[in-house]
Amino acid sequence: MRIGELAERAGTSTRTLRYYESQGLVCPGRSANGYRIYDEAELRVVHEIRALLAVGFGLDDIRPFVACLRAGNSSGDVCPDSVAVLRRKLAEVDDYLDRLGAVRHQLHDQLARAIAHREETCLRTRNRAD
Amino acid sequence: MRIGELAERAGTSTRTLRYYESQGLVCPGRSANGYRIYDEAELRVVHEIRALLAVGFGLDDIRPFVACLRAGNSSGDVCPDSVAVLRRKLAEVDDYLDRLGAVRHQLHDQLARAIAHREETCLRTRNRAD
DNA sequence: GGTTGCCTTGACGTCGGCGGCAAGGTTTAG
DNA sequence: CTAAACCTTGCCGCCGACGTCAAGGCAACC
Repeated sequence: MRIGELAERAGTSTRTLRYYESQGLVCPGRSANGYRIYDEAELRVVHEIRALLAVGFGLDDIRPFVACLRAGNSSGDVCPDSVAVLRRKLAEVDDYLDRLGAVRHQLHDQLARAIAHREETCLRTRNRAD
Repeated sequence: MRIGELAERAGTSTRTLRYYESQGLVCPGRSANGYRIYDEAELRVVHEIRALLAVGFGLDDIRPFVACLRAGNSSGDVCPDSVAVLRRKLAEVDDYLDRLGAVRHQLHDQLARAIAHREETCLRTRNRAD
């Protein structure tokens, strides 16, 4: 299969596939005229990449998962390196959730105070008008 | 006060202050030799900018808060435009928290399955070794 | 007058995951 | 014969909040 077909079947663009190749994530063969040739397994790989990207992984983090798939595993998750990345990412997400929760709290308070202040000012203005 | 002093007192860099100016967030006067001259109020403004940036606001979102401070309010939060931004940002954060929670859930499951799979494989391997 | 330390504008670099365009080669269909 | 539809490499653009020179002007002190 050539790059256009893979791109369509993977729901992405040829530009993206070439970019992944430049990053060492996919390594297609070449036909006589220089066209990239992908086998079916690469479709799986690209799907894995896309799924992990969607979760917020960077391409660097994804590399172990691809290697794991290439090693013949049914899932890219099961190799030690992948598990390590999963653990780290989970910790990062937990950390980010904490900080984002704090931010939410602060924004909530800030908004509440601003509204309270506005109502108070509004009342004073009305009283002056009386 | 010149730019170096303001930068130090605000805990940032001169480059940053010049950037804020290019974005219309601070507007210092000029002395005869062309040096930027800031008054004390600008320190307050820069602190406001930094605080909001730290919470995850973009410079565009911050503009109303600065305008509110400039209008003579004791807080940058109390003007209608600022409140609108606060509301929007709070909604954005809530949304992001939801999605990040879902991601956390998925990562957690993915990790659990990967570990379970590894233990199972390990058992099978041991059994074969028996 | 030389050095040091401020200040000025301007322009390019950073990070990541691509989009988009240019200039060309290949293959197929009409 | 030519147009269409693929493919190739290569390079610039994007976003945002700056960092980092570069080249030069101004002020103060010894």
